[in-house]
Amino acid sequence: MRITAKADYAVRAAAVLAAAVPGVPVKGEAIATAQHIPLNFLENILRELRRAGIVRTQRGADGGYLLAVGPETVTVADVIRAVEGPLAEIQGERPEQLHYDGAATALADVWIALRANIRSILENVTLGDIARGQLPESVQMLVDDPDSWKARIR
Amino acid sequence: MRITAKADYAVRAAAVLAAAVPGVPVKGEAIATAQHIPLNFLENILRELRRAGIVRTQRGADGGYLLAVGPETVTVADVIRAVEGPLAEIQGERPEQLHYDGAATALADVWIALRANIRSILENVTLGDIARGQLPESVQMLVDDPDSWKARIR
DNA sequence: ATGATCTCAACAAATTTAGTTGACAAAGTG
DNA sequence: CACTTTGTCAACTAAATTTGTTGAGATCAT
Ligand code: FES
Ligand code: FES
Repeated sequence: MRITAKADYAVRAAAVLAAAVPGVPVKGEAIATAQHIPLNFLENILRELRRAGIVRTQRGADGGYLLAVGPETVTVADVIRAVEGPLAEIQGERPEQLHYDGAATALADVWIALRANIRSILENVTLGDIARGQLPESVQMLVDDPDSWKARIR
Repeated sequence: MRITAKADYAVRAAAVLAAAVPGVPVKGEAIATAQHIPLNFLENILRELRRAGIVRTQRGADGGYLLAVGPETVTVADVIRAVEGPLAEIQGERPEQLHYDGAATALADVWIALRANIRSILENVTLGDIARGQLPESVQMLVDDPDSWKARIR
């Protein structure tokens, strides 16, 4: 259950673009220094975001990277899925297509619920939210009181 | 964001022990064949669970593995943390101790909320729940309606 | 044309994952 | 006691993934 450097870099770079003045390209090097990301690695990542339709690019002098769409329409989940695969995998497979037997049968449902809860965060936060520094209320509540779930219902 | 084979195996093995008749050791080979886990790898894992105090062992003929504590007192999170480190890491660090700048400042809170939501599943499901095949109501609701979060509150 | 910038394929070091091997220790059985 | 069964442990390894780097080229504005 770890977020890789690549995914973290991707979201940070996308947040920089979301915060930039619209229509003006941001240079790769500007993003790299602002977020302390190795430039070459960052360019690999930005190219993948471009292929996914999240970023668009402008070559030549005064070139750089821009968001291809509105900051409020791109979620963190979109960015992560563009550079890694699906959000939540078990042994490299999607939760649905693994099969559990005997005492572990119910484990499949645990992984499905886990993925649903991961998505409830990552698909609910947009690049605009991060750039503005204001997260959705349902997410901010979890930050303010991370132990709220401790009331166990059965 | 992936669950490794090791973590998956660990929970499955622990679920088998939770389902076994209390006080009677289960042989490593029995767990391995029941859950299709390579025996040697499984033994590595069970030894880590023993060091974590989740499992206890009995050597010799009629030996095997037993839960060291009640199935209802061990959560999936406990098992995963015993064989991997912390539940949620960003670039190998805990969400608190990473520093974000500029447009990405709010990203730290996103990771914190993400971890809180991961814990709300994994710390709420016990080995007993899995062995009995009955998950807590709050978890089961997510399985039945994985898209319930789609109502976005801001 | 020229210099700045993105594009892409290929390479590679470090780390993690997913095991395997083999010698050994303890517990029971005859 | 000898012997078999079973867990213990350290060391080793192969493959995949992560985290980059290198260098040659394509494209754009001026
Ligand atoms: S075939 Fe289902 S776990 Fe073995
Ligand atoms: S289907 Fe394969 S072990 Fe059950």
